[in-house]
Amino acid sequence: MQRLTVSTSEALDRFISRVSRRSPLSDDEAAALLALPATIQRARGNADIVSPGELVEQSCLVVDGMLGRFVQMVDGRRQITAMYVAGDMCDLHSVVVPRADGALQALSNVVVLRIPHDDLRRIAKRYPAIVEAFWRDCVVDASIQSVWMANMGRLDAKARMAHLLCEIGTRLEHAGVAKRDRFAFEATQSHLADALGLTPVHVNRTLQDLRSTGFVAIGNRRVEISDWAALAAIAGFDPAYLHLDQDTVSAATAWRHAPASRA
Amino acid sequence: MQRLTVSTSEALDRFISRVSRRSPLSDDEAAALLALPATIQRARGNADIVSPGELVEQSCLVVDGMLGRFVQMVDGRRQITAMYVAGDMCDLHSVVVPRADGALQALSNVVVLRIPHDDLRRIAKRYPAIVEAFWRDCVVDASIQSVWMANMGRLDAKARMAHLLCEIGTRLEHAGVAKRDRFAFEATQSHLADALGLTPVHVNRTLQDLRSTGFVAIGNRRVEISDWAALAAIAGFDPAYLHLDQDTVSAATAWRHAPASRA
DNA sequence: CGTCACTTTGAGACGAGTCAATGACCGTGG
DNA sequence: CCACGGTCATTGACTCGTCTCAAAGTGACG
Repeated sequence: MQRLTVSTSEALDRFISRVSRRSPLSDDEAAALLALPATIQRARGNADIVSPGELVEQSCLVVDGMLGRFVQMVDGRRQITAMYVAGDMCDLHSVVVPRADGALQALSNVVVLRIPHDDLRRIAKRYPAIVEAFWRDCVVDASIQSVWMANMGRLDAKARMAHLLCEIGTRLEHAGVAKRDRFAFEATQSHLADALGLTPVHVNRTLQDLRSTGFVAIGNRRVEISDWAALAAIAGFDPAYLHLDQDTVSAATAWRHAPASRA
Repeated sequence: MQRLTVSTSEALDRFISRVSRRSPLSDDEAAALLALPATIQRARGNADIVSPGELVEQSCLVVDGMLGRFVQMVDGRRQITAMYVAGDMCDLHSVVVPRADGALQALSNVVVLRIPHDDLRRIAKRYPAIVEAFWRDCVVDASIQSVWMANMGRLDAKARMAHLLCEIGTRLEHAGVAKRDRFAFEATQSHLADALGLTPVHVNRTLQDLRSTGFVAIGNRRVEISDWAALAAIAGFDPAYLHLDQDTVSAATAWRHAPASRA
């Protein structure tokens, strides 16, 4: 599944095409992004890419695999507050707030591109459309966080799990690396537990529950969703909050919908 | 409690002084912010300032009172994903993502200043330090959201409540409108429930539990914290994530701590 | 002085956590 | 080639935090 040869420009290309769908860029601006210097880094699952409290000096573009941002309590319990897939620039926010609040950790074997803040700041300064794009990217990240928070507060385990699967699928498809209903998923059940605010044991039972509906097969490091509509209904999934394209969301549909199963 | 006469420049002043503590601004830049046109708006508790799905065209600076950002499910359940106090510019993110994901609602009687996006964009374009300050403000908001998410996922009701009280107190003191252990708090128990992912009934019981410790007196639209250290210990509160000042946080203390009560 | 919003109380139900053990898989080294 | 250790998935029995439903109490305001 993992590419063995990765060109820097190929990875940047994916980022640029994703970003430019919500923040239009001129040829000059795209070229400036493409010319960014970057160093490739590989890491195994559970390796720290950024350690908590660290003073970060480069941002991190995901080429392959999945990463998570962790907030950790001293008793060892932790919460994943964001997940990043190929094409995502995690840590873009560290350009303006370099002190990391939490860890950035690989959830699978990953390939990332590290891009110095200095270079990002340089092109941000030269091209106003690029700062705006970066700023917007951070705001959309926050929008995703809001939805995660609402789900944790107001949905049960099954709906939260279904929602996460729908979101990851949608984001992977948008990034052009998989179909939304059929993708590699290497994170463990413990990772899912940390992302959903559950225990690994309960994640396991929740997955069995979902499998038994027949809507989704998950296991063997893959997810296969056989009935997307049904899964989305359980989750109350409405992709508007991902802001995948430039404000295509009409006022009427910008609401999130509660799961149909809780009538 | 509520001021009857509010000058626009006085409110902007508070915003500028708060922002400039984490994003240093030149005199020119501060002057540009101070010269922003704004219209005063008053609203009663539970009034929508921004409706979900709306296309927002102005941002909103809190002069007095408290506001919340809501994500709502169609079955009526809702989650507060952010709370804003005096000096906060809520909706700054709407400058780059104008379609509102959720509602912005008054949690008490409020006075806000509405500032057109066009004007914010104009000065953001002219002064790079200002875009950076705005971007940073949004990133800090997201940092706060991360901590809320971690708390919802990994702390029990009592610790979550204690944490929220510590956070609001700290932010109010930083904004210069109250002391952190003694402040007006007009939000209802239902609002607290929506913010913490609980039911109003359980919020009530949790407050009784906290009151019985003697560390905090809450009621009558006021909060009085008699033992800050004890409350902070219950919450595992470490204000580093608020990024109140320009990176004063050392790597060693950037971790959040788990509540001492759960040893 | 009644209405309305908010707070408080009680009893019972249920979702999720805890603890503990077993099972499946996989890479590694003897 | 197989025994080993490690990580991850699964299961069972029991506990506990929080929800639900319902009702009553409090206080502000017209």
